[in-house]
Amino acid sequence: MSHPPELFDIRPSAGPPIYRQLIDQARALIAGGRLKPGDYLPGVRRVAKTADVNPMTVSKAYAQLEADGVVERVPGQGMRVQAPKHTGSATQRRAQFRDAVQPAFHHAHQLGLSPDDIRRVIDALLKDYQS
Amino acid sequence: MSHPPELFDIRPSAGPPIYRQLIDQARALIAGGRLKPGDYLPGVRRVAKTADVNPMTVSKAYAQLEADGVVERVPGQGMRVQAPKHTGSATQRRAQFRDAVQPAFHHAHQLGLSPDDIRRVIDALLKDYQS
DNA sequence: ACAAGTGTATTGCAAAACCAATACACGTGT
DNA sequence: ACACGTGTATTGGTTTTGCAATACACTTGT
Repeated sequence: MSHPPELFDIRPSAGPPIYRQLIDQARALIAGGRLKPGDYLPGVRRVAKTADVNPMTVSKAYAQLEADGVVERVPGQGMRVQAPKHTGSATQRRAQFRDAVQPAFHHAHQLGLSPDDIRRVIDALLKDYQS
Repeated sequence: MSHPPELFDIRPSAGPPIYRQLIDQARALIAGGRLKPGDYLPGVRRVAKTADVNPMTVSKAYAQLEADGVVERVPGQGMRVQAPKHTGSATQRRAQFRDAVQPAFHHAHQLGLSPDDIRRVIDALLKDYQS
């Protein structure tokens, strides 16, 4: 009987608050393909037990993920990973992405990075990008 | 006598805390070239007066900017904008930039953008990128 | 020396963030 | 009906954050 390795690795008061660690790790697991649409997040009590935190804390994190459209609440079942929404036109979605990267470019400017430097980093990231 | 238009536009308790608005706006002004290295930030009391906040709140923001190496304290004069430090190796600075863009890529994934979509946005941003 | 200009250490306090204990509502399966 | 599985509303308390009032140290110019 091999328990699946615990999905979450929570370190209470190691910098980010617990609920934020849960949210970030869940998003990372989904983005990384470790959790696919249709899969379920581990139940709140299970996470609470293994990570030694309060079920409510986990619930709050799950509720936030639901509000963000990352996950869907299925009564009596649990929290199911949503398929990406793809809402809005392609142009709108690109605009949304542009707004998300913009600050990083300011940062790059401060760092004195050249356009080529930027391209190099972007290309490296795109290599690991599973669409 | 034309007062220069107030640099900061502060909205107390409109989302981000005051000190964070100050920090972000100062960085944006510098990144945008509105403030150049050698220029001085407006004095703490001046900002406090026009933005109707406490001088200490401004000072805290300024102290943070100094700790980040964005600005330099000149005794008796004020806070002078630093020339970009370009500290660390090129590799380290690229790594720093990578960490800054990483979240945006997660976002892109959620949006269902293709690598080509991403490239398109990046290329557009690079066009306006003055190094 | 003095006045006027910098930024700031200290302290106190109010608000918000964070989390946990309890009790609960609801759905599923027997 | 009952037992067991979901997630959650409510409440209360502890900790952290955000901000301001005061008093202070220091530099410049007269």
